[in-house]
Amino acid sequence: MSISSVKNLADHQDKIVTLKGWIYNIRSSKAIHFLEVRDGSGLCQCIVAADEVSEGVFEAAGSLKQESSLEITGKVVKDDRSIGGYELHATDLKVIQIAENYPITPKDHGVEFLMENRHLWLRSQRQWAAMQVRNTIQFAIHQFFQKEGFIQMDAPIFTGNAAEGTTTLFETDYFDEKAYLTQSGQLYAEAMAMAHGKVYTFGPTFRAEKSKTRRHLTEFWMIEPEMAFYDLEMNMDLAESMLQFIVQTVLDENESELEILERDTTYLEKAANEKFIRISYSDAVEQLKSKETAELLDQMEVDRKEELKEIQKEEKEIKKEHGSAKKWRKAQIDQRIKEINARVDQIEEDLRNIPVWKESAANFKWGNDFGGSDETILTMQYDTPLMIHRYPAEVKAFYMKRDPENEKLALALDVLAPEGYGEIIGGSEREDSLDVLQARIEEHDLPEDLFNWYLDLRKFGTVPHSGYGLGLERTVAWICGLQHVRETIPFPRMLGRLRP
RNA sequence: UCCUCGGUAGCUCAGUGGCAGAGCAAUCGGCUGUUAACCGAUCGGUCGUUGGUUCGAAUCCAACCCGGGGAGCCA
Repeated sequence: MSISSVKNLADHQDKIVTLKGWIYNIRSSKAIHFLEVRDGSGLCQCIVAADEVSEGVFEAAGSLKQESSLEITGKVVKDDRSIGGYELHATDLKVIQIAENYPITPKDHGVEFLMENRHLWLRSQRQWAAMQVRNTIQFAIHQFFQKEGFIQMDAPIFTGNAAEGTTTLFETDYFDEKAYLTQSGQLYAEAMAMAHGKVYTFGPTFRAEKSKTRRHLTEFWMIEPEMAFYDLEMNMDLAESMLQFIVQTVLDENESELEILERDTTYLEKAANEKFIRISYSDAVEQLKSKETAELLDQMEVDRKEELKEIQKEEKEIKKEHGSAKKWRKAQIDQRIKEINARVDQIEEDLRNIPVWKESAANFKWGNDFGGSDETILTMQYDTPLMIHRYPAEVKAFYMKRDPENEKLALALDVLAPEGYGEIIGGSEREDSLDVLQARIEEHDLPEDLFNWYLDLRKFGTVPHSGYGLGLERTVAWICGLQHVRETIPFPRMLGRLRP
């Protein structure tokens, strides 16, 4: 007999093993209990049959409730009826604790309730799978950069200046001096790149913006590589091969987790294997204003209206059926009506939005930054991540190098994930000339004395260099196919959410 | 800050001016292979808060509180 984990059950077929874990769900008949046991590595159905265990053990099994903790011993049996293909035929069972009534039942719950119970919600299958994938992504990022000869550096979290851009930062008291929580480690990474050549940060980032969307957190994790002697093209190549490595690693290592998440991997396969689309900002603007885009949106509107009609018709029909339906069918109908209502809400929002999107795209002015809808429209037209480069300098940060072929452009780069997941990478080639950088700092009304150390990097052996920032949570959301970044981090910090 | 949708049992929801409802969970009973098991019973309510209209308010009106989605900003 040995202690085993659910993940390794296949290696112990027909052997007696002991699992330690928690009850995920339990179903009972008179002489047989089905225990779904989770042990942190996976889920396993355990069979406790009255004629195979002592009376005491059988009764103990019947007393178990959701999330009760236990040790269970039995024979590993291959059975296709069970989740994972293996089940445990119990011979013995030790209850560690009978859990109190567990709030997260096997039925549906609302977001607010689940967020209030985030500390427990993390035990649920989908949340468990998302955290497993997050871990794979984190480790893959380290593997990628380490094999490419980068060293990891840690940038400070307290910073003395609120400068750089327009974003609102969290202010704290630093021994009677104002300090801000970092919004980026980039400037520090540039300094380290001049010492080590290729570096990357992997740390928390804070933004005090009052953004209430599925893409925003106030505290999130960002990976920022910074490389000496890299131009914009090399920067884009690096971003592409990094993302492909991450996606391929998840596809290789998290097949079962992606299945739990019901993730369609078609686009992930494409992202891992096909070259990313690269277009310039100016071409993207042309595309937004094109006839094709207008037609695409018109078609989308027609499709949504058609779908709305169909599901409303379905709702009418099943509501008619409801009166005379049997109990189980009634439950089925109620469930379907709930789904239809949610979809109707979504379609109605789309129908409100599409005309706005259409107008915003058609009347887009060269020089503006893309809004969320513009990004969505652009990514809708491709299957792989989309790299947009050379943005108008005016909408980008002061440290970005201008395009030598067009002063109005910054050598910037954004990567938009497919399927509407939006911007996951923002980066650029950095301005490496002391004079130009000083002028930019003045233009942006930034306090030069705070940037003296940064300007030193351009005085002592300045070189062309580039880098970017990858948003971890948005990447996890995209790869897992999650609707909201709050499910990509164990304890999300967002507007109105500080606990648990 | 603005736009928009919502708040009814522990949970998910129905109820649009006239007795407060269903499913799940919990408790008890039944059922030998269940997959969100099933069947029967029991338990369960400050209808977000305050004020107003009305013979009568979960339902209508106003203000406020809380939450979802979006805009701006961005990873």
